[in-house]
Amino acid sequence: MHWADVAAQALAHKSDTHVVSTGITPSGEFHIGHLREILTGDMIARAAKDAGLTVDFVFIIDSADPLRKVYDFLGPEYEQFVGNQLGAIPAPKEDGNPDWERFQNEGWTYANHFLEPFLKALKEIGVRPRLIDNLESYRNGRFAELSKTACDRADDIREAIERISGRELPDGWFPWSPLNSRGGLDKVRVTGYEYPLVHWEDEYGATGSSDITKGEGKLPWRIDWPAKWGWIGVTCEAFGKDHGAAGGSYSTGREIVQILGHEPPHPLVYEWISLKGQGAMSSSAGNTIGPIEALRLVPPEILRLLVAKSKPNKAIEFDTGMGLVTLADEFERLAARDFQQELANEELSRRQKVQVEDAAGAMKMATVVSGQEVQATAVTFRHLALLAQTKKSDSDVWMSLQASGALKEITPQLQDRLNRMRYWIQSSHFPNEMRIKILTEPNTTMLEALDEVERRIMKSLVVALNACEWNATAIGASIPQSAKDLDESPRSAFKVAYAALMGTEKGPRLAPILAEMDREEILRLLDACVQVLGN
RNA sequence: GGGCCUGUAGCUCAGUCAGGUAGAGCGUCGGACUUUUAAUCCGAUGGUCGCGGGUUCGAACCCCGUCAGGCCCGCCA
Repeated sequence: MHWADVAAQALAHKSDTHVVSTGITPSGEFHIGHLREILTGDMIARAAKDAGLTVDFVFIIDSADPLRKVYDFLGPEYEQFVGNQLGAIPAPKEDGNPDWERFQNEGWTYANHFLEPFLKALKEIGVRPRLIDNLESYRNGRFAELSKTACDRADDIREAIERISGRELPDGWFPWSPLNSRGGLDKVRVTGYEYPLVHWEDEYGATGSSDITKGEGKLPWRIDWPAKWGWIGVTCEAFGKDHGAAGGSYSTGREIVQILGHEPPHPLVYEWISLKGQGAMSSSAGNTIGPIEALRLVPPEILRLLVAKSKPNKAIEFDTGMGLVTLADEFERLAARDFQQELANEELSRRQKVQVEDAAGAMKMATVVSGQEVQATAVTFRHLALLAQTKKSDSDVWMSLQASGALKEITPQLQDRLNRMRYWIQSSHFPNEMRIKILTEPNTTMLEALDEVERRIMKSLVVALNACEWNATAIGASIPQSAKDLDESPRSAFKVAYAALMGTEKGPRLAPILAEMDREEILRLLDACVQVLGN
């Protein structure tokens, strides 16, 4: 059974209606790591719906969280906002400094700025959660009741956190962080509590009272999370392994939520996604790839497959080079399979059956529109990469595919894939080993490995190419002819040509590539090859 | 110090919850095709299941220990 179905089954044992929740702090640019958070939730929700449950899938935007520091991508003017809530400060402009104008005129915040492209990507990927803005929820009094309970039972909560996390809370600790005189959550001390007011004084010498029913502050993180479970009624949440450790925020949360009078949600801990060869992704290290950027390279189904095929507790390495080719080709293979038919085979062992079921489950989760069949395009990524490099115009690509019988009609899906492929080829992510390259200097090693016959063909080939017209058809005829002239198989002519021009044993169709190249340069290279052999 | 996750074929992983003859894909090798789309098709190859003990008729799976890698325990998914 697919992991999402296993989770759905666990939920079904508890109740018929569920709220599956996800949440992200919009503190900087989103990356594909964040996609795992939301896709994991989406897949559980989808599986639960398929199992006949009523499911509300929500995405909580943690806009009430404070800006922790002036990140590298922010200008120095952000110093004044450290400690202030992300949904209450201006967004950065191109130069990294605050865009006051949009903030004042449209209320365009820091949180909005980073969230918007992510939401756009989600739409494309087929994830449609109900959005809950956390800061707004505080301001609208959604947290009021639970905040009161938290403040009333401050000692119980304090005890729970200290016991479970094993760390000691400071003396003035209180389960409510009031906003100080400058709108920040730091540099402020609670001096008293009389519902609904929490009295405070800050390091700027100001004092005041924060109304906990109006969002004039927020619950500290370890209480904020269980409080959300409470008022939203969350019954299932997937979260990163950082929250899942013993003594981490889930283990304190599950106890705190009970103090607040609710049940903890069904947890699902997932591993992180790293960028191949660069460790965990982090915005400050700059080794991120955003969902938008990823979508320019591959279609959404393939991105979904990446998350769907790995069990949540497996770390995923996202590789924008060869790994992407493998992943995309795997997608094509899976799409072409008939799982129903495979499962009908009685001879399958239990083990093999599980594998087929998991593959089928992963593909079900990979579709952008739930329930829709994925169609195989019949063209592998690898193949398309070749064609996209050798054919300048799209229609040439389609003609070539139709000529070989691989393709009957050009679907919008294929056109879309070709567009992304062309973008990928231009980008720095495209792997070198996939890049078609004609040598500029002879590859001596390859040439010296040629035998007597092949050396003769080499000379014949040079003569033939010198004589022929410089277009794909003529070149395509000349290469094999150069071998036929010597009563050798056409194949050996290609072997020689690859050795001379690309330094490889085999390769992509040569004629169209050569036709696109400068004739003189190719001829010069071939002459140089003959020179090498002459010695 | 406490805890979590991972370790199975060259690579990526399934199988561990409910113990019953080691599984898939990729790769590699071989063959078919031969004016070749690094294509396609067919076939083969491949593992002391990290290591050591224990329980059992039987252990990749359960228990104990141990090694290695990653991570968490001051709000990075």
